[in-house]
Amino acid sequence: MSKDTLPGLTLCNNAMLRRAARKLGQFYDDVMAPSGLKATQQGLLYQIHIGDEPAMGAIAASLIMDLSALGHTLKPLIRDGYVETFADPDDRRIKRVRLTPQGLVKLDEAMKLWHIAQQRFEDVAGNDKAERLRAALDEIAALDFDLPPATP
Amino acid sequence: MSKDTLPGLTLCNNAMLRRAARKLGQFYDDVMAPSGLKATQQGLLYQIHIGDEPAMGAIAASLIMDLSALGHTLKPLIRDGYVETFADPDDRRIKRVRLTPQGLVKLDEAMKLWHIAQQRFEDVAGNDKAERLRAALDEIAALDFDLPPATP
DNA sequence: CGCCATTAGTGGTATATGCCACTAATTGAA
DNA sequence: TTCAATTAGTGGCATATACCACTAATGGCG
Repeated sequence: MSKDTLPGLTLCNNAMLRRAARKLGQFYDDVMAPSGLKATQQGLLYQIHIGDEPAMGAIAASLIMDLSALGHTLKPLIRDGYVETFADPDDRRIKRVRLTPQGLVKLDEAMKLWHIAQQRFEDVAGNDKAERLRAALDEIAALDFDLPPATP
Repeated sequence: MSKDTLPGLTLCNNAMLRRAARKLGQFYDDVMAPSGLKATQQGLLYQIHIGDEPAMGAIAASLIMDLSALGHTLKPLIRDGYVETFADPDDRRIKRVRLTPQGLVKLDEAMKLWHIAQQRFEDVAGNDKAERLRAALDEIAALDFDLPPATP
C-alpha cells in the first residue's frame, strides 16, 4: 500500500469515535461553561442524581468507566461541595454517593445549559440522525468483545 | 419531572458518545497493548505517517484536537524516539512532524494489532452497522454548531 | 471459629485533552 | 520601512481516564 493511496483514519472506528467525541465535547463544554461545570461533570452529577444514592461501583458500571477513574473524577466535585460520599452501613466496603444541596442547585443550573446544547445539536444534526446516533452508540456500549473461550 | 421518571443519560448525545468511546477505547487499547502503544498513539502515528511531514496545526485540525493537546500527546512519542519534529525552513513558526525509522517499525507492529481489533469489532458489530456508525461520526465531526451571527 | 478468596475503593503513575497566557515569526498596512 | 495584528507553538494548570498494586470488609468453608 503506497503512501499516496493510504486511507485516512476514517476507517478506524475508534479513531472516528474519539474525534467525534472531541468535537462534541468541545461544543457541549462551551455551552456549559457559564455553569463552571464541564459536560462530563454535569453528566456525572446527573447520573448520581437519578440513582438512589448509588454506590461508586454502580456508577462506574453505568458509565462504563474504570472505578478508579470515577474516584478521581469525583474529587473536584467533592472539593467544590457538589457531592458527598458515605459508607453503606450494611457493607462498609461500599461507598455511596449523593448530591449536596448545592450540588442539586448547580445541577439545575447546568441542566438548563445542557438543554440548550442538546437542542442546538438536534437542530444542526437533525432529530432523526441524532436519535439513530444515540441508538448506535448505545449498541456499541452494549457489545461484548470477549473471544468465546475454547469450550472444552 | 419526578426522580422516578427521569430518563437515563441515554438521551445526551455527548454522554453517549463518551461512554461508547470509553468502551471502544478500552477494547482497542487492550488489543494494542502488546505493542506498548495506546490506540490514540497508534492513530496519531498513522496520521503523521499518511501526511507529508505535516505541520502540527494541520494534524490538530485533522484530528479536531486542540493544538496544545497535540503537543502534549506528542511528547511521549518523541521521548520514546518514534517521532521527531523540525522547523519548516520557509516559515520558522511552523513545526513539522515525521516518524523516525523506529517509529515506522513500531507503527507497522501496531497496525497489525489494529487490524485485529478492527476486524473483531466489525465481526461483533456487523459490517453494515460499523460502516454506518463511522459515517455518522464523520458527519458529526463535520457539523458546524456556530450560531449564525445576526446579519446586520 | 479462623482463614482464604472475593469485592469495593484508594493512591500512584501515565496518557489524553482543553483553556489560557505568553513568545516568536510573519504579514500587512500606514 | 516600521509597527500593529495575526499565526503557530509552548508551558502551566486542571480535568478525564486507565491500569496496577495495595488495603479494608465480606463471605464462605472446613
